[in-house]
Amino acid sequence: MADTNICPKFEKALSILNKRWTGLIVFQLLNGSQRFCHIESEIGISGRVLSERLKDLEKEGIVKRTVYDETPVRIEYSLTEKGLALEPVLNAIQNWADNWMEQEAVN
Amino acid sequence: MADTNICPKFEKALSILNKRWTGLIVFQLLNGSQRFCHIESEIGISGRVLSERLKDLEKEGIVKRTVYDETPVRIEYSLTEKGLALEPVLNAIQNWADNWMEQEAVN
DNA sequence: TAATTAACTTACTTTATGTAAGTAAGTATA
DNA sequence: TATACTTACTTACATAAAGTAAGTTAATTA
Repeated sequence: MADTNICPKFEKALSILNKRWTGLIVFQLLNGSQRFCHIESEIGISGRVLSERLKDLEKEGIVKRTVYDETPVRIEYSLTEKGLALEPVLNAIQNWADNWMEQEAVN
Repeated sequence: MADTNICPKFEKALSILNKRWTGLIVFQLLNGSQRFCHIESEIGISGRVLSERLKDLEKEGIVKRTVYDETPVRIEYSLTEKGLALEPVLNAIQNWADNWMEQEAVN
């Protein structure tokens, strides 16, 4: 990316949020801690990309991966404080969608 | 994309906003009407993709393309009412970035 | 006349995503 | 015991999206 005049924090934030699936994953996790397969089927993402995204989001401190040492192990993903702080962003999008998106068939 | 339980308007909105560059383009146009080359150099996007995105955003009714019939012609891009309504979304992201993003080198 | 600018488009390369199958560990079912 | 199934992934390969660089058209300036 070339040099810009835009606030680097803002730009960094957008580079995370602009990635495909990130918004939906965070939105989904706002409902609470969830397992890999559950997120996968709820939002219709492929396992390959979900795995990748969750790692990215973990690295960014937005998502937390917790291993419950039962048998068999249970692994759950949840939002950190930083991740929860994205709720107003998602709400703003929801609000915009309600006011401006036409109800139409998706394809 | 597979079936989900998520509000279709919200999902549609995310499918637009989640696309690379969309956020930055809208953010840039919040400063007012601008020409192609200006947007291109300000946000560091390639002409190829900018052209594509502006067409998408126009189709979605978020951006308006105006041709001023001078010589040489001047073409300007601006936000529609629907596009301007995205300001709270960008503000929410800016706010989150200010509170949670660490200042660090962008590679 | 040559060089420059704006607004793109085209051709080609690289990166991201999708699809499908595979793996490892454990569970349930016949 | 053997077969099938579940979870949480990973791997290999195919397709789609984005980046890079050069080209186009029309007009302007040096």
